[in-house]
Amino acid sequence: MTRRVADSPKPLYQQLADSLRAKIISGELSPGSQLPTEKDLCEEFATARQTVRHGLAVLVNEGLISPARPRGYFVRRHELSYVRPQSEWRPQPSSPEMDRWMEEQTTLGREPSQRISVEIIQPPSKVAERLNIQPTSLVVARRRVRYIDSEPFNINDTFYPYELVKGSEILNPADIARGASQVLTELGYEQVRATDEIEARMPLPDEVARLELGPGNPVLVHRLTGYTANDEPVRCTVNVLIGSKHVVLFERVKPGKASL
Amino acid sequence: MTRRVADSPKPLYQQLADSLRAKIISGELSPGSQLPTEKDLCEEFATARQTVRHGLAVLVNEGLISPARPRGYFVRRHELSYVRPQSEWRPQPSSPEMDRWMEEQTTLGREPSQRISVEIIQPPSKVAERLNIQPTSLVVARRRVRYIDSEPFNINDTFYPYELVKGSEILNPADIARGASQVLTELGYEQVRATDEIEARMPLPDEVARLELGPGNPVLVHRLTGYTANDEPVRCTVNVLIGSKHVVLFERVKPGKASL
DNA sequence: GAGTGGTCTAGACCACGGG
DNA sequence: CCGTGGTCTAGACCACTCA
Repeated sequence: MTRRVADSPKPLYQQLADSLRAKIISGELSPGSQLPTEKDLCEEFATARQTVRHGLAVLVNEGLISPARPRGYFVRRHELSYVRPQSEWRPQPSSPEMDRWMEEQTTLGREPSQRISVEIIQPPSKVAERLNIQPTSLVVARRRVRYIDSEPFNINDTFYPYELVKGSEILNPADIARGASQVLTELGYEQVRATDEIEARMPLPDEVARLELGPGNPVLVHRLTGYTANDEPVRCTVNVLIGSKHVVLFERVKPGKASL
Repeated sequence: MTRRVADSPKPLYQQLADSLRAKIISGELSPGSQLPTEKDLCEEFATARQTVRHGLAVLVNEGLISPARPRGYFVRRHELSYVRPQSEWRPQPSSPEMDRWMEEQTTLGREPSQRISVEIIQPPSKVAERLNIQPTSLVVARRRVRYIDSEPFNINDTFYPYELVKGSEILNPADIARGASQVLTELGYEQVRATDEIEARMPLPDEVARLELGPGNPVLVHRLTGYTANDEPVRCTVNVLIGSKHVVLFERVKPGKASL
């Protein structure tokens, strides 16, 4: 009946979102706690259910709350893990069965697991650019989804030019105990330099499915390209991380000050 | 009247979102092109306007489209810039009036500008942790919002322990011609090492305002902490980048292979 | 069964920008 | 002015889970 926002500076659904958001940020509504039900909010704001839902949807898409049907809405928890890309050039794992990442996670008391598959395909255009090859030539794609405590953690796809690695262990869809870098070195393509590109975006539908993401969950895309001493690209890794679960960490030393 | 999704595997609004998303990803609807109006979609999918709006809202929050009232919905364009954090340790700008970032942008043919303000405050908790100081002690916050061609580009806030920089040029809310690093060195706190932390999340309300963001726009947060040779933290920079406009770039060389 | 959120309708009025 | 999307209502039925 009434309403008409005319005299009010902001739409009602935004006022509702602002009000709840403020309580979340201030900590009045702490992570894991339950919000009032839609019905309660209808009464509190004297409005229709759709309007309340609109306001709640704003917060869902901001990643602040998430609905757990049919129990209600809850303030989201954000537990961050650190990822250290330079681990590429750190010591090899002690157990040959386990790759570097899995060992690291086990050390932290978590239960890591992964699923690996290998395909020979034409590369995605961005990968072709970085490997400096034609999009019609072939690459070996080693794809894995990594899990921690049975929850999807990241997607890690590495692409190698097929000509470089054909016939090698890289084609085998299992852990490479001594590390893929070692295999590349043995093939005569030692990786001595790498570039890292990092961007943030909303996930594509296939990423939503593979990482079991809901709304309000951006992904962090970390693209790593490795080069030989001749500046020849030998691999390109595309790492899709769940934004709310990862921080990527780098360490840098001022040139000429390497010896701390 | 009819409806009832019972016989259909997915809700109608999702079918609509899926259908349009597929056209966008395949390129049938190219960046910048206009989508059918809500009314058209109501007819095409034989449904009510709210349902169509629900489906469109999904795509808006995925960052794929954006409404330009009252002209209609358009497929979003994504133009990426690169940011190179190690520029910290690269040559100083040729013009003393211009800082490194502005020079870089000018070289690229863009029109950079920035607004700088300086405050003396108690640090945010994450900054206090990284500077290894009490949250109640004071820091100097140099805040800037950078613009390119009058559009907000990023937020760049640097925090220095007040005790370290009091009385210095750092307190002056203007460009520091020779660079803040140089000033720190002159004060006896040469930064020789840095850690970079990068994460992706949805923006907070103040970031939405300062960067003029709409829905479906995650931000990339780049937190840089600089240390002296004694491992004493001397500054912490928090860089908030618009996800859809930035790629962060690093370069790494295998230890012992530094001389390419 | 009761209560939660999820989907959907068929209307309504508003604000805004371009012809 | 007209057409666009933006806000809002007052209903309805569904699916799911927990007591």
